[in-house]
Amino acid sequence: MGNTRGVDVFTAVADQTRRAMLDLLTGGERPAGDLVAAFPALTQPAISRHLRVLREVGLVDVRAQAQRRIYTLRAERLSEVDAWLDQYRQYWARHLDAIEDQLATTHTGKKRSKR
Amino acid sequence: MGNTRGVDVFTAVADQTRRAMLDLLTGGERPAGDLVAAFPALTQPAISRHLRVLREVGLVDVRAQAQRRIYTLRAERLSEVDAWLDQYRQYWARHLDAIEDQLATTHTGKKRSKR
DNA sequence: CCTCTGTATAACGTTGCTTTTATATGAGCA
DNA sequence: TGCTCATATAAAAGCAACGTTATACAGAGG
Repeated sequence: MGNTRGVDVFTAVADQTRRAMLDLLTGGERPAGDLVAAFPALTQPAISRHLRVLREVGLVDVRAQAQRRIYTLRAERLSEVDAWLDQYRQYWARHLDAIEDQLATTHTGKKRSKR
Repeated sequence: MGNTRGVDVFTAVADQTRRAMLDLLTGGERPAGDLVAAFPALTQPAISRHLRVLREVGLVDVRAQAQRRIYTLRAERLSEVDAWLDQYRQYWARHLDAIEDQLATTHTGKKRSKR
């Protein structure tokens, strides 16, 4: 499930450029060249390396079309991050509830019903 | 909202040790010493530094109690990651749908209704 | 074949994170 | 006041990540 000797999803997604690349791929599959063009601040090899990381971690798929490499988003891999977040969701929800309670109390003098 | 000169939430959470520390804090607030004890492979200063990162990024709160520093989880900060994931949720959901369709077709010879 | 295009890989330098050892700070207590 | 406990900070070492330049490689087309 994870990966042997490589980056994990969390690390892959920690890089801002890689996040931006994934964001771009939500618009549909793209040849590597498009990605390179989308980041003028970086060189082609730099992008190629980021693509490798994303590939190795399973966040994108590649398919060859002539000399082009078409990259596709594989968002399912992000569900691992989502799963980890799950155990925390209740905590920030609880906190938001507290804030809502606070606001409700302040504005109406009444307390919200529980849960 | 982010942070001036420091790590962002994604980077903070990219480290496995820090994720484990947060996981521990879901069990309730803990003095720094407990965290140190929980990671025998690391030294006290190492944990202290990780705590600093988590503090700076707003994922934990500290409160002094005598010489102890009590750390509390601040999960709300993780909603930033959650928000980013939002734009991808539909994609992996779509993919899961496709798998379900596949299963349904295989098992019943019928196709699921759309959406 | 030869060359051009598109992309990946190699080698290398730099920067920055993580960890360690050593030390400082600060509260409680004899 | 002096000592101990809990934790933070400083300084330095090790190493891995990211970027760059240079080069390899594979497919298309003349």
